[in-house]
Amino acid sequence: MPTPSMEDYIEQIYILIESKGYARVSDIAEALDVHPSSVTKMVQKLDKDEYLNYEKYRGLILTTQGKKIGKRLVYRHELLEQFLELIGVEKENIYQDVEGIEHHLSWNSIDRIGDLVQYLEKTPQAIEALKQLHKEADETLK
Amino acid sequence: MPTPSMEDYIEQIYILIESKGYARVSDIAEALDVHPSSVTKMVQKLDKDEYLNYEKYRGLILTTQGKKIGKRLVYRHELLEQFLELIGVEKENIYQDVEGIEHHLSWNSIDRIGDLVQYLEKTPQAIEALKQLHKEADETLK
DNA sequence: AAAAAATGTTATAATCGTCATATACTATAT
DNA sequence: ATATAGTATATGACGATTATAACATTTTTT
Repeated sequence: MPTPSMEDYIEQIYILIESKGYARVSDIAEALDVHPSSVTKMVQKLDKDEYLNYEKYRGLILTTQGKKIGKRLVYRHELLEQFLELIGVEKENIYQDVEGIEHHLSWNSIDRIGDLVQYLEKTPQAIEALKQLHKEADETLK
Repeated sequence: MPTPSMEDYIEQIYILIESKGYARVSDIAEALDVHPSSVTKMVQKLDKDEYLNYEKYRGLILTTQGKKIGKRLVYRHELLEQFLELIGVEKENIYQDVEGIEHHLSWNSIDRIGDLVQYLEKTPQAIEALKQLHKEADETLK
């Protein structure tokens, strides 16, 4: 099992490869806002654990395992963003919150949140009701 | 701002004091499943940061700050448990998931989840719809 | 009140992920 | 082909948390 930090790297590497075809150390460092030296170290670990194959100075590719996991991690991330957005969390909190919680939810919870998102998307009245509750709570504060 | 680990301690100490009137090092250690020496160290830090007053070998009490924060942390924990339960997450995953995510959600997200829980409690059809979606997903797997 | 048991503390070390610095390698431009 | 700029690595350190083991204090038992 990858640690939370390893998951961050795998997820980001997957996204980079999807979008631009490769993932260099410096791309990863920039995307995750860490130092290149940290990337090198982590990438070596991910190679050892067979999430990717890494040739130093040359590049890296995800293994079958790595790709499979990366894909799920990206799905999970997007689902959670969608969820928080639907229930009315402010944009500026969403990214950080998802970043924090994504590594700590069982797939069971993710699946149930998936259903919930599906429900909320199909049920505009629900969203309306939530907005109403939010407004009421705000007024009470005055 | 307390770190996640500090929050765990404050929350647990608050619960212990609520339920049995005091919180000894060994109680805290048992509740959090860490060694007593770790508790001592953390409690010293929490004393330094004024979440509690600690006299070695004798005991500790929460400061006004500590109590206030403890209360919010317990509320947050219970809300998240309630949320996961309502959407149908299995009992055996709930505790650990909440333990993992509670420290990583903004109060904005917590408030919106609070509204959502209120909505779900008032709207049994929503729960029914979720159960239905869950069942369908299960059947698709067959 | 002394001995034994229980509880709490300290010192030291390990782990994880990070950064900083110095060094090594690669690619580009001339 | 060489110099240079850009990129990657190795090494060592640190901050946060935990554990181990030795030690100190308090409580209980006799």
